[in-house]
Amino acid sequence: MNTAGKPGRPRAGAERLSRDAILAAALRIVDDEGVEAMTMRRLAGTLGVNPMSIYHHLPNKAAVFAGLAEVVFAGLESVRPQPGLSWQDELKDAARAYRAALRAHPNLALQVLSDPSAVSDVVVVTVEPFYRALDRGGLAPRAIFESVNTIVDFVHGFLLGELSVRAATFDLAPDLVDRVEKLPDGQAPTLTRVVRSLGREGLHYDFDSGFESALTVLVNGIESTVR
Amino acid sequence: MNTAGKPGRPRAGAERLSRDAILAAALRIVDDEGVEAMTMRRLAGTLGVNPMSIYHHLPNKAAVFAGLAEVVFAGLESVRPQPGLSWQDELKDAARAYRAALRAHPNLALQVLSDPSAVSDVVVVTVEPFYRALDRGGLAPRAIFESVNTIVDFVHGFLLGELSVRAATFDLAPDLVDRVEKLPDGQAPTLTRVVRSLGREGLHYDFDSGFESALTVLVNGIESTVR
DNA sequence: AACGGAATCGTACAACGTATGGTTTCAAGG
DNA sequence: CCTTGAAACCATACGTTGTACGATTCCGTT
Repeated sequence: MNTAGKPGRPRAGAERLSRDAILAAALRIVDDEGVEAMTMRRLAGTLGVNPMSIYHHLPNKAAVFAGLAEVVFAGLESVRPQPGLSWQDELKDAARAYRAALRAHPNLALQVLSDPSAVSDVVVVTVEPFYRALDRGGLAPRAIFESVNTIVDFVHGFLLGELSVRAATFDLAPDLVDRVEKLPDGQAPTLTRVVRSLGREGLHYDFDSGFESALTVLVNGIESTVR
Repeated sequence: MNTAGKPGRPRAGAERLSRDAILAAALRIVDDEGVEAMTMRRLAGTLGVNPMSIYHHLPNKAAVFAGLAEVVFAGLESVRPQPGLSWQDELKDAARAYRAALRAHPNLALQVLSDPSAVSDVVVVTVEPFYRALDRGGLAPRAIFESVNTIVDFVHGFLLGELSVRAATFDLAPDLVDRVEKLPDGQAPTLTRVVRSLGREGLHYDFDSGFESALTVLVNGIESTVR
């Protein structure tokens, strides 16, 4: 029927909607205000468009996030291994680049990590640098496969903690101290003793150095399985 | 005003609502049908109660999930370290118990991992076994702290992959092979070569053995930082 | 010039979390 | 026993969400 005004197709010629334009706007919303702010109505609003118009370019909201997932990993494609590095350092660099790529869009990364079903086929190439480094290290195929799983899983878990804490804007160290002090006596004796011996300053935690020391542990562990 | 029937308080004496009963019902819904099925209306429905009645026992939906988070970790409290184990094996056991506790409620675990803000103060005690094992290993407090972070982060990442894959019901190995074969030539040469050399059978992946081999890598890595 | 498909919009629906405020029951005090 | 106030429960309602449906208009092709 269409009793009211003129619905039709107002955005004449010049500026039509496109999948890329939609994803760009969606990414901006997610980066600026978080995933829960990214509603179809809000997205359409920033595009100056009716909510339903989006569905002509993307089938549903999940597809929007799936499209964004590609963007997160896109930054990894251009990374090339530094020449002259040991395979161990090349492996560490791969992990650093992987972490950096996901940290570029923290809100989105958290979403992607929590719901990997959105990850498209293209994304598997992001593990190539890991395979390359370990292949240079002379590991057997099976060992390469498992080592990559181990280190990638670690990075995922690390990012989960890192990004959640950032999102919640609370600091790890004082938080941990306070929580431990609140515990009933004898609940966690070793934890209590270790945390106390470190003190509030000694516990000061830096995600960057935490990541580095974990990398060292992992690479040493992988090395030890070769020998 | 209350124009319609008799609202009041029908559930006479015998069976009143309680926080525990609500959480038990919520856990069943999450376990059976996933987190997105756990709506306040659905929860009230299974309890034979008006949705708003729940709010008398729990302030909001987030509090329901926070309450459930405690349940996930509750299974860990009773775990006692086996006597006669090396500190390395004790550490592995701690990781195994941690993984097992979260796997007991996969849907809920995925939710908790993705949104750790729901985790209450009580949960910090769950890392005590890790601290205990590493303390026995003679590590310095700072090294204990960082090693625990490393191993716990790994387990989180591992669970993320394990539980998401299970939720999506697709098998890792054939999926990976197919994805790799679909890649444009030269996109990921090492990955392609390694995956091909393993073949579809050699790639058969078992989460249990994958977890074990990762644990070996991690423990070896931690050991190597001590020496 | 006419036509057909693609893009857009207006409206509408079911489901969600929960604020508000009414009604009933129970436990305790007189 | 009766009264009373708090606690538990319910009905209604509001705003917001994703998106199905159908009508409308534009544009490239014939």
